[in-house]
Amino acid sequence: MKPELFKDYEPAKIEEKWFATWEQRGDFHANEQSTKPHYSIVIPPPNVTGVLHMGHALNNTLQDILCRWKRMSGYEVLWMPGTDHAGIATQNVVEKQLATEGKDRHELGREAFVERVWKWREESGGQIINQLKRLGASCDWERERFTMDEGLSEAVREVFVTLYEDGLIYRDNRLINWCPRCHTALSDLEVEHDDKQGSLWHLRYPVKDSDRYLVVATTRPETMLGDSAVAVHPEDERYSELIGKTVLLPLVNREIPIVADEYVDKEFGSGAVKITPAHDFNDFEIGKRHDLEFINILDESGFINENGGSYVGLERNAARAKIVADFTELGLLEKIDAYTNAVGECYRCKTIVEPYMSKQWYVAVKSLAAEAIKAVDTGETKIIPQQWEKTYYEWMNNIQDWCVSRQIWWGHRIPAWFCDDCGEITVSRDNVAACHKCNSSNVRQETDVLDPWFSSALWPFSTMGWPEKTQALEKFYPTSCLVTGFDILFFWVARMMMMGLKFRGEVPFKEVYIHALVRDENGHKMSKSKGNVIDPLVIVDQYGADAFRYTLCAFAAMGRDIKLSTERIGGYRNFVNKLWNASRFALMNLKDFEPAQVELTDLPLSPADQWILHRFTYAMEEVNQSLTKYKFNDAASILYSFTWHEFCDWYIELSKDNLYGDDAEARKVTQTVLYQVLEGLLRLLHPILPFVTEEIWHALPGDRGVDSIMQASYPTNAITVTDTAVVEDMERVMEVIRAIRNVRGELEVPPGKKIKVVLDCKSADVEQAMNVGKQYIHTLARVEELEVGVSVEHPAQASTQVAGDVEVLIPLADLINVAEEEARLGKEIDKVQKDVTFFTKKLSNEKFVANAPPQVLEKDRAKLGAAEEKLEILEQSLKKILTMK
RNA sequence: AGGCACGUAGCUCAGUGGGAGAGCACUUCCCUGACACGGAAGGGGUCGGCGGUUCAAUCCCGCCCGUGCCUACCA
Repeated sequence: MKPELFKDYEPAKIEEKWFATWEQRGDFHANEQSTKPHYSIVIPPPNVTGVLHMGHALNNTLQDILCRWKRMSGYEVLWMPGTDHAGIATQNVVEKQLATEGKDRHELGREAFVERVWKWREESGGQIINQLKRLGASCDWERERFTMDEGLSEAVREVFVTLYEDGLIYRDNRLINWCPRCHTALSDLEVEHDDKQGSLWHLRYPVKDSDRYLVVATTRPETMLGDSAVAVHPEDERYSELIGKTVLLPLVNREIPIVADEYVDKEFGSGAVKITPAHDFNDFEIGKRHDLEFINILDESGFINENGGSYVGLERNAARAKIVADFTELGLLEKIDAYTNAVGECYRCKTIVEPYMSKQWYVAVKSLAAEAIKAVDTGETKIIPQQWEKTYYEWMNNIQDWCVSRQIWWGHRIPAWFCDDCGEITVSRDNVAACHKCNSSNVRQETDVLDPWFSSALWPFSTMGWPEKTQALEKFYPTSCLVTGFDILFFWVARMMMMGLKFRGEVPFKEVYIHALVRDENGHKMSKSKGNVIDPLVIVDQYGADAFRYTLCAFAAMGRDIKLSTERIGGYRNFVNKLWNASRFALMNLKDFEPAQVELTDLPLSPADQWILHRFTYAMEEVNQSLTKYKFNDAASILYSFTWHEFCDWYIELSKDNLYGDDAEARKVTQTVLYQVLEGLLRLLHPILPFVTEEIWHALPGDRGVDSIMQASYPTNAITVTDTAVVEDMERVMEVIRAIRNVRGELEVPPGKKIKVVLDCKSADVEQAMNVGKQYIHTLARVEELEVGVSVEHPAQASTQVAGDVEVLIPLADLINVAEEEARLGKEIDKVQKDVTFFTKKLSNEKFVANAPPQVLEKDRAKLGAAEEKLEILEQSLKKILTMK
């Protein structure tokens, strides 16, 4: 029973139905025992706390297009879905929940809290998965993974222990980025720098045993409590005699040395710098060089600790205000300048981070990075577009050791046990009950968890069952492609490369396609806090998933920014509707048609049939090529213009005479071509428009042997061979039709009015072509009387247009306005005159004639000839017209 | 500060070493039996500025102006 297509395309009616069918039937399931070549993609796992935004929509639409295309192209496709546990973000969500109950996580205790997080995840986590399904994402949903799953956690532990055993994981006490709100260390990448309007305070530090002051400039006056030196440049003669002396640190009355260090810029401020080794990355280095004291003045929440003397207990901003006030009172504040500098913020909560001394776990990444660099160098992994390789190298070459420990509760707990007796650390795959050194049972596990990116780095193989040796790994690793935005090139792509190479000995993916980011009108990322988001699900409701997908596909090529306009989405909604209605037209005319296994070559194909088949072949080749090169926008635009401007605007119109006519055989042939082209077109469009193509495909007559269009093959061969000469003649006929329409339009001949047309052909061949296409001209140009010949007699008074080798004459008797014809000709002559001038000039340039390749010359000469001829005809015509006035 | 992009029709953006493209918007005409979410015909751009390479530059190179992003230890 074939479904009928209702009159207007209404996406909501079919999208839900088809997705449910596909999923229930297991159409997306990847079979690891398949003998087909594999194509695999792992999804960039969205945060389990996340809701679908434009970035996800774009990212996953592109992946889905690739997967559906490859699936139809004969590959066994695995698109591996899942979510990321997103340590801080998830912990924050549950902490907020607790807060509404008037509790905090410390009351619950770690175990209960983690349990609570799991409960949250069961109940409301991962809603983004269902949102992805609304877009039509053809992931193998049966395989959905979560980074905290048992298997993935085992992978994390295996990797951590191996890296530790290989000496690539170590602990160290150094300055890290600390979020005083999240109470955890952050990696360098997790700190966002944002220019902030601030002040530069100039403070006077009295030099001991002198009446001199040393003026130091700082953006963070509160850190002076932890100063342990003042530094000047060794060659700064202003201060040379002070080097080695001391200053008396105001407010705390600590005597600190004046040291010389090349780091100091003589030109900046006063040329003297306060040194706070425990609270500034540069000062930390200077402190080490000069063996200074490291005085930590803050606690984990950013309050002044007991080292801050009378300022103890003050929050860092309050401490700043008080210290500035106190300096002012003492007459030690020289001045305050307005100053802009980049302040580091926590990427999760936007709190200003503190450089903070603490003991953390690090991965030594240099050797891992070297392999990852090599893999891109040798082309084992290709980054597309290639310009991103530079960025990748840049970062990889300057990579710093990766701080992987986080002081939160939600995440993979580090498998290290401290011995309270001998102080030894035991790192182990299995839980530890006794110290491996002294065998004491007095051991306790590290409380820190790992950076979620640590588990994400394993995603391409951990999701396939590693460290077990699974068939999935065997079949689908390395993955074929990774599709992602450039914003996580460092966070994720680079780290997956390192881990994949280290633990699988093979790159995790053969190609990385980096797409644009969806930004707001100011070029910033869309974010809820800015209120500039467009909700993809609202778009899907309004325009349908297919139209939305088409829009994203067409936008995919745009450099780095995508500005979504709903107008444009509306345009593609219209496109889907156009396809829908063209299909309705076809179905109306295929009611008595049963597709049989006919070879089109056996049928008497009309010129229009050959033409559309030829154009189909072209579009098909272009689309396949575009997708191979990740040129999604090209694929979208080729299919758009083929569907609308060739299939609908021309072929359907050209087919009507046969479909409505009395010639049963001609009708049958046209039906066959109409059916085959539409059916092939639906397959070509399916990766971008999965829903509507499936619906129409099922409404088509006949049985195509598979349950879904997604199991049909993607067109890679011409439907049939076409005769180039016939196609070219058809295009000539179309040009003549356009010429007649042009005159009709410009002279405002009413569309309903039938006219007489004379075609004066340059040669018998052209005449033959016109005679073959006569009927098309009659119908599409609304011509009643058509005279065709070589050197035929011209009507006494006629409007003249030139279409290639055909002079198109329309007797003015039938028309109205001589003045309008004069104007039209004038306009046309101007255009052609420009061409003539252009090519005459070009071809009279001796250097051009001497140097240009012969083909170019030949082409230009032909163009000049044609233009001159056309000009001549039009001018003669104009002369005649003028005599009539 | 360095790096990477971008600046093309009113708007959003494709594109190429050989006479400038799309969608939307705009103008004129049409509710012709798939579609007014439609049809037909039009108008509109010294391809940011200035130089250079070339027979030929919107495209390659240099400089400048403007915009954006990323990285960076100027307190």
